[in-house]
Amino acid sequence: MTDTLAFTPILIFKCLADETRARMTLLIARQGELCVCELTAALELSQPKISRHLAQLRQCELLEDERRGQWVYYRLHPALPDWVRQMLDQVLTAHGPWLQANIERVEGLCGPSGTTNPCGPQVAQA
Amino acid sequence: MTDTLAFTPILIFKCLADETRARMTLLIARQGELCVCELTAALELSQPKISRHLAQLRQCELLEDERRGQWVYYRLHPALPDWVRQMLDQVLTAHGPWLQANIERVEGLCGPSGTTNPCGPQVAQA
DNA sequence: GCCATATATTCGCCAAAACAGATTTACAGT
DNA sequence: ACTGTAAATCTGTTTTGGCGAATATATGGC
Repeated sequence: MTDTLAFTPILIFKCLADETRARMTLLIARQGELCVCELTAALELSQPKISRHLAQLRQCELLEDERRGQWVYYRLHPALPDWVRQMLDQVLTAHGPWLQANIERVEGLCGPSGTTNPCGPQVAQA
Repeated sequence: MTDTLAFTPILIFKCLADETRARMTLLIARQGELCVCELTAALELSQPKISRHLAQLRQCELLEDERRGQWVYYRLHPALPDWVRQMLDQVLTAHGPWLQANIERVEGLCGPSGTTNPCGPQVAQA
């Protein structure tokens, strides 16, 4: 898949049209940044699955990644159009309950990111 | 497909993740309402294709339809959440050029809707 | 170098979704 | 009833997209 794909709203919608990707993106929009292991824990999904979807969100320039030590953190891409950010915010307030469980799980991890180990040892599921 | 599908943001994104549906929805958001033949003319797509996608947008309750004589008009569903309306507006202003050609074609038809015949005789394409 | 942990990628498979074309239903005029 | 136009639906095919499992790459501590 080339990088030269014109940036259309459709690309954004395609990214968000999948439950895993939507939850990840919203969680990241809410928390500022999250590393892969936090996402796997919050969504209770397998690491490869999370990674595959993150790659897609990266390619569409919805997310940006940054490696810090052994962890890779993802945040909203700085060049993300305003309408996307605003929409994510509105979805967060309008559909809070839908994300609730994931939020609780991510906030239940051992301390705010920046601490030694954001998650415990990797606990993944199907 | 049952009507009882919970209303999640994903459903909305899925609807808008297809070029035909995205263009139709935005065009309708901009123009207030459009009938099927206007949409076929504006998008230069086959009538069955347009109809199939409209059916989907109807089922998700993104659009509402109303028959008036031989024409069926589509508009945004009255119960559509606010964040969706606002997002559509913002996409319209942010990505105007992307829709430009369709807008011109729809406005070039013989008079505002309500006139005798909104389009000329059906001119469809693949 | 070796090992453990974190993350990314590849592969083959299956299911969902879009398509073109043909057909059907609905309405209006005569 | 018959014709023409508008719109919806059905059928079979093709494409896209997600998935699990295995594998590969990167980093840190020893």
